[in-house]
Amino acid sequence: MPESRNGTPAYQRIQAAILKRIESGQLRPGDAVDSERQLAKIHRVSLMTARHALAVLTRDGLVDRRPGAGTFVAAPKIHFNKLMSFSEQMASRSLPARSKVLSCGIIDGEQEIAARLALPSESRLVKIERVRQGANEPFALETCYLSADEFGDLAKAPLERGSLFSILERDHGLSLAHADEQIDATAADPRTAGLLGISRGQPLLRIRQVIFSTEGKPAIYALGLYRSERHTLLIRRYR
Amino acid sequence: MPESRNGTPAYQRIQAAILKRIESGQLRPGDAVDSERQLAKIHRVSLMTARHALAVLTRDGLVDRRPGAGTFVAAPKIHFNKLMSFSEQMASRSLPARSKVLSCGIIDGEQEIAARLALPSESRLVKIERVRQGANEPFALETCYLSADEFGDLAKAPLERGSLFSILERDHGLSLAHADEQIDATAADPRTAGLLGISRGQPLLRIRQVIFSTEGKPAIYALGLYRSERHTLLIRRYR
DNA sequence: AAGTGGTCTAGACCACGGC
DNA sequence: CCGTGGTCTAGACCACTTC
Repeated sequence: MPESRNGTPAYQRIQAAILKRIESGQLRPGDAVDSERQLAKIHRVSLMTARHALAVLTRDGLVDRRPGAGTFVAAPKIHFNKLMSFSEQMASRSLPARSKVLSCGIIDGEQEIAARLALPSESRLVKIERVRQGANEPFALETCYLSADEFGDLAKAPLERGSLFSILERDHGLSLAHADEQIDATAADPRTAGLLGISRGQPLLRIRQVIFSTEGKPAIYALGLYRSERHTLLIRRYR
Repeated sequence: MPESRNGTPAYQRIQAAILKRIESGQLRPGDAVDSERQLAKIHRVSLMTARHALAVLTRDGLVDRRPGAGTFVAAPKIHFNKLMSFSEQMASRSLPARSKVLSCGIIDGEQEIAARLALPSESRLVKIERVRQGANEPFALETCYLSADEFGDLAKAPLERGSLFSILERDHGLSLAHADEQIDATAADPRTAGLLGISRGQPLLRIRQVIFSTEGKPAIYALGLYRSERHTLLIRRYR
């Protein structure tokens, strides 16, 4: 009888149970998680199923498995390659986050950006331009574009507080899957330099990202310019 | 009788068999791969084992699975978040790659770098400094550091041809697992500008990476400075 | 010696895709 | 309708770690 009670697969219920114990602080890094056999008994499930649950947590780096020893809560987790909103990034470093909205409205004629969002080239777009501040110093200029047909009401949303991500996920039922990013370095133009409080010509980290929904559709195009002395990107690559 | 013939797990042998057919061009993107049941029969293995083999290929993005339909060779693969040597990167874009070795020798007193490699601070290090060229134009300056105790003979290796990765993997039995990278932007100092043929102050993409072996030990520290007009980094982040 | 993760078997039922 | 992937069972043996 797979997927017994509700519609959720057993292995996902087991993962959720473990995650809850980790997030609540009941299980701390280094602590032993229930073994495969214990989980199998507790959740009345076969070994392979308990194993599957742990396999996913292992891949996501939440848990370390040591053959012969056991399964343990992984170290305090640096979130590599994790798609996070600005607010989430700052929160994860327990820094205060603020944004100033420079402009927010509907534009058209941006063919190249429409193309990146897989939209017809004459599509109307929502454009949001914000200065990101951390510790009361501006450190990034971020410009987002979304389809105006789908997200037109964003133009009147309370963007000052509440992150764009949370508005999209809560109010539009949008669930984000991944982002493909293009990263390079560029020199600050006069306007950007002014907004960020640096001198023109200073090197900036430029990040262009296309954020995809779980259905595989491009949902957001974002262009970020980061003061390089204030921000470094952390990435993990695998062989 | 697990791991029947040789010491390789069955699921890895199955993966290898499929990979071979993909890499040889016998299976092209979009083509159907053997189904779980076919694989089980062919390799005389249970369904769960065949399934496990495909699960790993799916996670690595080599293959797409469509419930009810089948398993198919994935699209021409952009290698996101893949740890590749310079030579491999160029090869994957079918561009000619060349390097010029500026210096190659043993140094000491580099405490900060020794620390990044988890070595005692007075450790001797191999230092290799190279200019990377693509299409006959210099586009990156790369400096690598390794433990001199372990890799001292690199100082006399034929680095002009053959990538550092392949030498390490073939001659030193080193197997690389992942790299953690720190990325930011910086301005070209006079020496770097000269070597890369740009004017000083130009923005450069700076990538510092610590490359880990499969045993989890830091093996290489590399500092790369990339001409930003010639190079953009591609990254995928997941929610 | 007892417990653990890693691998594996030989089946099973379900929901869904394509014909 | 048949074949597919997704989930699951109730066991098994091995190599390893911990005590």
